[in-house]
Amino acid sequence: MPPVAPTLKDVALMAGVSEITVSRVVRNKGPISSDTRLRVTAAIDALGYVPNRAAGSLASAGAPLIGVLLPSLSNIVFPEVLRGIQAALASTNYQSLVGVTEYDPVVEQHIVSSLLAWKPAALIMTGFDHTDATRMMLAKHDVRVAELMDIDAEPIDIAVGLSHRRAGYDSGRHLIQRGYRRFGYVGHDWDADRRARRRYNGLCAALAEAGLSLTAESRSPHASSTRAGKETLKALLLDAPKLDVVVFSNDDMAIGGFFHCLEAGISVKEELALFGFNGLAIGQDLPKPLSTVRSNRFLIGKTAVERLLGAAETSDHRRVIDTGYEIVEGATA
Amino acid sequence: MPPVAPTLKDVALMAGVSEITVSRVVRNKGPISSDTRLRVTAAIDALGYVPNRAAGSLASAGAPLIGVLLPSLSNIVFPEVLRGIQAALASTNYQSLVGVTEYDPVVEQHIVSSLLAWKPAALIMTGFDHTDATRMMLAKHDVRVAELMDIDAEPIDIAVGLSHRRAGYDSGRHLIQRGYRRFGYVGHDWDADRRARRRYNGLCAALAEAGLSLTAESRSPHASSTRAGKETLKALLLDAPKLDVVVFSNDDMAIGGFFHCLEAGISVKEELALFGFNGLAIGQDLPKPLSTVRSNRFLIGKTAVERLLGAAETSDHRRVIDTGYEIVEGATA
DNA sequence: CAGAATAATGTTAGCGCTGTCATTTACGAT
DNA sequence: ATCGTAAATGACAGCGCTAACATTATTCTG
Repeated sequence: MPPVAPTLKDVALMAGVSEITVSRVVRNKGPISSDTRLRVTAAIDALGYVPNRAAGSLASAGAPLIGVLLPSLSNIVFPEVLRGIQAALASTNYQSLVGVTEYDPVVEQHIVSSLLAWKPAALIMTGFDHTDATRMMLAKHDVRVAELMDIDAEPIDIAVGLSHRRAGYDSGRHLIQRGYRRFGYVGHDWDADRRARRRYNGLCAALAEAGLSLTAESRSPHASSTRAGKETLKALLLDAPKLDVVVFSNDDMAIGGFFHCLEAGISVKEELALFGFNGLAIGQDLPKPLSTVRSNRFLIGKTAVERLLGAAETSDHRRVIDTGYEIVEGATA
Repeated sequence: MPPVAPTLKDVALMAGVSEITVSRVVRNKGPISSDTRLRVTAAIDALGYVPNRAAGSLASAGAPLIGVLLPSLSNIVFPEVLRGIQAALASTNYQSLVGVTEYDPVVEQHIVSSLLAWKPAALIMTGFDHTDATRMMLAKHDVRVAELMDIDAEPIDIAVGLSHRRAGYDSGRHLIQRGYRRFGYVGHDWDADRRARRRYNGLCAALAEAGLSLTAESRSPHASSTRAGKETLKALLLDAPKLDVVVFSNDDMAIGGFFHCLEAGISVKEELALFGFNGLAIGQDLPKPLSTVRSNRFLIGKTAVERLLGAAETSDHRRVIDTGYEIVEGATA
């Protein structure tokens, strides 16, 4: 059997109706008598007809696609956002075209350009850091745009996420309130991850407000990882004065820090408190649940899709959607 | 400015050539004088022309797309495979359409059907577990298919991965050789994750061969997670006779087991050895690096794409590509 | 410099579908 | 019966691009 896919015409012929009628049945659009609908669906099943979406998009100018640009897949955070996106997409007939930018705005620009070639209904991006060319393309092509994770700047279209500055600030307030005074900071490459820097700034602001400042800090030049957290904390403690608490740029780093303490025989919280960011599941399964801030990654992805696709339905037309965060008390700070 | 995207015609008009010539320049196909090429590219830049891929696919029957079906995004393993896929795709002009099956063959079937509507060049799926309807669709539409992770069955087209049965078997042999005799097993839901079961079977075969058998085993009904590993090991140790070593269904579970030992004051390896599967980065950063088997997830994804797209180039036409695995000695077994 | 090859460009005809605007049919209300 | 309205269906053009086949310049060969 030469695999030649049946088209609308074949179905129409078999059902004894016109092509447009089949098209209407398929798309569930316009009035169709239950009799014809039955005959058409029977023909569709018999032939194993699958509509050609390229043709459909061409004819109707716009594809049931959402372009998704993620900065990285190495960290579980972005797959979780993607999971939220997929979950929301599952009940629609939209599909996701996924690209990975590796935190590089120029790579992002190339991906945006090739995604736009499909005339997607919307693009989901991360952060506010785009090249001018990217912004221009986005303006020209009439496409919805969601910028995820962060809400600390003015979005192109909509932003869904949390204020990292405030999260950092609140982390600081929280720890100060709990009596910590001698703060250390362990971070990772923040040229790539701008949000980590925003949290850092918020933290410093909270400290300053209380007449405090970081006693010691160290930043790994690499991406965040357990390894980097472990080694950077080790380095920090080598030549640092005594600290009460170390704030990490995220949970991965903090978990690494926790492991270092285990190895070095440092009693976590009693001797040195640890604080992370993200609220990853694994952090809560450590022998002492990690004290951290829960960012709602799944919710961010899910909300973005709902906002992008359901715009008309809701009366809520905010351009900035705050998915919030919660401080997770844990047992490490 | 009403955002009306320029088409081939606009570019052709501006450059003073025919549409097909512009098309040839864009696709870098056929002979073009350097003079026209220059004029055309200038016009393209000036107009900000972006080719409409829906039209292209329609005209040429087939889109530069790869459909990717992943069972889950909750576990870092599949994002890592996706990372490999994206890495290989980056140097091509193919893009990935991603869907998540949640380990359900019926969901998979729906996704396959909607992916095929785009006439992708290839589909990347996980495992060999598909509905009859899925197999039929795949046979009808002439599309390359890669089944990833596992090579323990006959693929539809090509399979890329490792023998989980052998990996389980070798784990058993390895541990027996190191003197372990009283084996425990801690697993997760293997109705969904068939590969975990294959490893289990391999392990049992190795034990049987040595005249041994599992002394105790316990399986969580849930998906694998640190939490599940922790709790299931705890449960296992409650009513089990004394064990030398516990083999976990994967690293997530094993790391949970490690945490349980920390909490319960069980000295890992001296009192109870632990063994995982996957070789996740975080496992190697534990205070004692986890003894495990490294599956090469990134390589699997990357290889699959290379094989699917580069078929003609290489003389290597194996249908089953073994990306292998390595036992990671670690310090927990 | 004829004749053949090759390079460079163009013409034509769709790909499979949907938007738009008819047209036909069914069914009450008058 | 007669009209009006709504329900159901259809004809046709065209979305933007490319395969396949011309056609026209250019270069090479002996």
